[in-house]
Amino acid sequence: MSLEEQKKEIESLGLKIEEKKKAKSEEKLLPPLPNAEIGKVVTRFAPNPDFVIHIGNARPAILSYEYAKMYNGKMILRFEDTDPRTKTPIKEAYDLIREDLKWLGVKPDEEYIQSLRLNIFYEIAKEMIKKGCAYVDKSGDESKKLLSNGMAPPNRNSSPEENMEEFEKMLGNYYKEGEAVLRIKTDVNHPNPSIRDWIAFRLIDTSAHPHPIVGDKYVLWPTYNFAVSVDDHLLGITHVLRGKEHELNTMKQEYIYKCMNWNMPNYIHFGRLKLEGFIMSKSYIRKIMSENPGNFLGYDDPRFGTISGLRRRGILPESIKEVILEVGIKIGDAKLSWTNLASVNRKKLDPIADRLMFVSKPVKVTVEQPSCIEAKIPLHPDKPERYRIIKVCNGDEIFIDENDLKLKKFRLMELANYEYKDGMLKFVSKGVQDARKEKLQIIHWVLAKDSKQMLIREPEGLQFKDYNGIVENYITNYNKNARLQFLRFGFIIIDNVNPLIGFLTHR
RNA sequence: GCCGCGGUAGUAUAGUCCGGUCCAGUAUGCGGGCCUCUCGAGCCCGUGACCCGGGUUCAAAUCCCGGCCGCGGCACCA
Repeated sequence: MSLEEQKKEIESLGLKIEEKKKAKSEEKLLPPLPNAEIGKVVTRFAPNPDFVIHIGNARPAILSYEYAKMYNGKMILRFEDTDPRTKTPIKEAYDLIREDLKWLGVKPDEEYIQSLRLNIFYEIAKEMIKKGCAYVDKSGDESKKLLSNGMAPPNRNSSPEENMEEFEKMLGNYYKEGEAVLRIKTDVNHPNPSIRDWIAFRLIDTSAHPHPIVGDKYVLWPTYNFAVSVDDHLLGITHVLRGKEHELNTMKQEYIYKCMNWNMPNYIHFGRLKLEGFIMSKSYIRKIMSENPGNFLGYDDPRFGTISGLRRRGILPESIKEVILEVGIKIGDAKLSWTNLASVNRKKLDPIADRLMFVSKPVKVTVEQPSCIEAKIPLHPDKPERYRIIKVCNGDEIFIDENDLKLKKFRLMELANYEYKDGMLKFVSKGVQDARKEKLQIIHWVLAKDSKQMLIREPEGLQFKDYNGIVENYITNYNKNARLQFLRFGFIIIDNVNPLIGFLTHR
C-alpha cells in the first residue's frame, strides 16, 4: 500500500472514530445557557496576544465555540491588545493563537483586533463624558488616595464641557504618561475600592513602548474593562463565558452599560483549570525559557501545558475538547489529571496508530536456527491486510530488550520461539500454539540489519527521560508528526526524522 | 486584612435550583477474570465519595446556621 493510500485509510478510519465519538459526546450535552435563543447566541473568545494559549485558555475558547454551535449562533475571536506597555502583545502571537484555535477545531465566525478600534473607543468615551458619566482626572496618586478613603478626586465634578476639552488634550498628546486618566463615575463609597471610579483610559508613551500592530500611532489607550464593555456591546455578544477572575470586572463593566443604556450580556464565570504536572503560567514559562536557553524546545515544548506543547506531545485536539466539555462550566476549580487526558487520548489513538517494534534498552544477540523464517507482521492488530515482512535467517543479529532477555525463553512476536542460551538465541519451535502451551511471554524485537536508532523522549515534569533505542527500519515510511504505537512501550509521535527523535505521548 | 465564590470516590463529573425515585450514576485509576501473537484496545466482575458539627423535616448530598479547607478579586494588567 502506498503512503497515499495509507493516509486515506487512516483518514477514513479517523473519520469513523470522529463520528463515533460525536455520538458519544452528544449524549453528554452541555447544560443550557440562560436566556439563550436558537439562532441568536453570540459568544466570543478574547485572548491577549502576549503569548500562546494554554489548555486553561482553551476552556473559554472551546466552550464559547460549542455553545455558539449548539444554539446555531456565532462566535467571535477578539484580540485584546490594549496594553502596549505592561502586557505588550507579541506580533507572532496573533497567528499562533489563530493556528492553535484552528487545530482545536474552533472556527470563529468573525475576528476583531482591539488596537485597530481605538477610534471607536474614543467616540464612546466622548459620549460618556457628554452624559456626565466620565471625567478626566489629573491628580494622579492623590486621587487614588482620596478614593481609597471614600472621597472624590478634585476633578470629579467638572462639567462635561471641561472634561471634553481635557479629553481632547489627552488625545492630542498634550499630557505625558501618568499625568491624566479618564475615570468612570461609579460610587466613591463602593465597598470594593477598585470599583470606585475605575480608570477607563490612560496615556502610554508608545514611542518608548510601541505596539506591535499600530506602533506609536496612539498614546491614549482604553483599559480592559472599558474596551471589553464597548466591544461586547457593539459586537452583539449575548453570552460571555470567562474565568471567575473576571467576576469583579463584570461589576465594573455594569457602570458602562447603565450609563449608555445598553443591555448587559449574560455572564458565566467558571473556575481555574489546571493540568496536573504541567506548567501553564505564561510568566513562568517565559522565565525558565530565558534563564535556561537551550534547555527548552520553544513555547511548544511538550513539557508545557500550552496548546502547541500538547499538540507536539501527540495529544489529539478531540481529546482536549472531550475533557474540556467534561469539565464544563462549573465555578469550582478543576485539576485535570494527566492519566485522564492520556486515557482519553489513548482510546482515540489506538485505532489509528500503526504498531512498530522499538527496543528501548537494546541488547544484540545472534540467532541460531535451521532455516530462514519470514515474519508477516500486521501494522495494526485490527487491520491484518496491512503488514510488513521481516525475514530472519541463521546467524542474523537481533535486538532484544535487556529485561526480556532475562526471561530466557520467550516468543519473538510473529516469528518463532527461542531460548537464550550460551549467549545465543536458539530456535525452539515456530508455532504460537507452542508458546501458549508453555505460557511463554511474547516479546518484541528488531532485526539489526534492518534497524534505525531512535531517541524517544518522555516528558517528566521539567525533565526528559531519554530512551536511546532501536526501531524497525520500517519507520522511514512515516513522516514528522506521525503517531505510532511502539509495541509494549507506548504511543509516540515522530518529532524529527533525521536524526530520528520522537516523544512518548503516553504509555 | 477586606470583599466575593466554592467544597460529591485518587482525579474529573452527574445529582443540589423544585428535599424522598441516591444505602449516590458515569468516566478514569486500582484489583480480579475473559479475549488478544503488545505491558495497547475491547468485554465482564469488583473497589472506592456526599468536608466537619449542629438545626429544620416523617425524610437532607440537596434547605438553614456555625466551623474548617480551597479558590478568585482588591492595578493607569488582561
